[in-house]
Amino acid sequence: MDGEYRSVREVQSSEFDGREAFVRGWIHRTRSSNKYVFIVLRDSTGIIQCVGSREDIPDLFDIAKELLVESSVRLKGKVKKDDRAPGGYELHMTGIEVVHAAERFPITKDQSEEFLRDNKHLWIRSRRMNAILKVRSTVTGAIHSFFRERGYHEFTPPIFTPNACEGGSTLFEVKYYDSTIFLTQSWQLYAEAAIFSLERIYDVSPTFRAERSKTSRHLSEFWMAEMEAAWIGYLDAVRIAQDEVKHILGRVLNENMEDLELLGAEPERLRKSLDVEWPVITYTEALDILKEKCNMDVEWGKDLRTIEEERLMENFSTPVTVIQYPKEVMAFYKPVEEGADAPGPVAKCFDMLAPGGYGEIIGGSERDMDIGSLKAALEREGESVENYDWYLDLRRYGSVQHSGYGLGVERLIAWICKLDNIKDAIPFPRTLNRVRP
RNA sequence: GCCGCAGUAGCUCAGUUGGUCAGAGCGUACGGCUGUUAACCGUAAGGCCGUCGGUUCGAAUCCGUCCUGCGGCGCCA
Repeated sequence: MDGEYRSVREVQSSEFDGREAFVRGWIHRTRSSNKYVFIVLRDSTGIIQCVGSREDIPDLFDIAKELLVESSVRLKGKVKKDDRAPGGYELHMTGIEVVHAAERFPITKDQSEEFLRDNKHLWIRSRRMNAILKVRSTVTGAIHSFFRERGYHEFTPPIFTPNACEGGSTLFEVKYYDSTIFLTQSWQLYAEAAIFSLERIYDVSPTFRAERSKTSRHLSEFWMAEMEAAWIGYLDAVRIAQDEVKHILGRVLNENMEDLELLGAEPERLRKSLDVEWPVITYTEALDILKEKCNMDVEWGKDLRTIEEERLMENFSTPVTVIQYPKEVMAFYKPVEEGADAPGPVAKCFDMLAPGGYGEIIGGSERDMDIGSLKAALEREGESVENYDWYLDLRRYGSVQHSGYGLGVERLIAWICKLDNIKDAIPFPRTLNRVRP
């Protein structure tokens, strides 16, 4: 069929009312009677109802009636405003070209999450997944624009790595020629090397963790958006992190309102959070809040557990940054904050927690500059210092104050889209029990 | 690593104390219906009741094993 094809979004507007239009896409729904056939056509931009009557298109009527869901078609017709049509406009078909007649599509209504995930290669066509993936694209695009506008350079770390970073037990082993190495858990060690060249860097890249976590907040393969910068302390990094997340929210609210509405994501909740200051509290203050408002007694020095984070966040409607966790429970590279008002030594570190039970979306810290205390911390954790020889070199040649953090892209998307499960925030989730499709 | 839940038609699920319990809806095929909103009405096809074993005259149902998936904790983003 000859003609200039328009997106469904374009055609769903007063601009095309009364005019002929060509559209192409996939059949989303069909309904028919003896006299009328209704085809709801889907393309990447939306859906439009297309109608034909036996009287008007006798040659095409039976063809239209036989089409199964997800068949690909090109359609020609006249656009007419009609309140009965979803979206307000419908196409009165005058031409139908069947590009490919689909077999019976396995996904219908009333699907279990398990079945949908088994068929994610097909479920990805759904309006819901379409909306989530559009938000995801905006989120990663916004991360790039945020840092680039501020003079950061994108820096790409290796994915194969010989080193652990966050503890050896959660690494995926990979056969590498005649030896065994690991998939990266964090770009951090390499980022710390790179800031001596580029000073301010960021990335968005995949991360692999073999944690045996079977929760709605964990993936074995997820994407982290990280930053690392020289000459800044961890409180500077907190400010940047808050600005980054606000920047992302702003972009999504700007570009994905329809998607958020379709997902039932209550975008107003996000917009409100942009107008207010986001709290920064210390770990010690968090314990006070838990004790006073949640009736939870946490012993100082214990890391906050999931239930405690959830209960703490019930007191807030915006993300909250918790700083200065006990040094004891933190990774070796996080330095001590001297002179903090706390019962024990605390680290120059922070976590940003999202409201609504979405958990930690960002973790970050200042990095220890001193080779002596780094070595001591590694030994305390039972690591072999030799494995970190090149990392320790970074403290031998012009060591400077620097800080960085990592943002969990899927957790942020889950919060923005109000998803029940993080597995829907990534196109093809990898978990403890799923690597297909 | 610990604790829990679930596997019956392509899909979502019923199935009582073990004894017409092989069932419904959706989807599909065929037919009907003058505008439907994942319409409606009729007919039909479609099942090793996850696996292996046990108890029993008799097992979808009770017991055990294994497999698969899901969720919670811990840990993390």
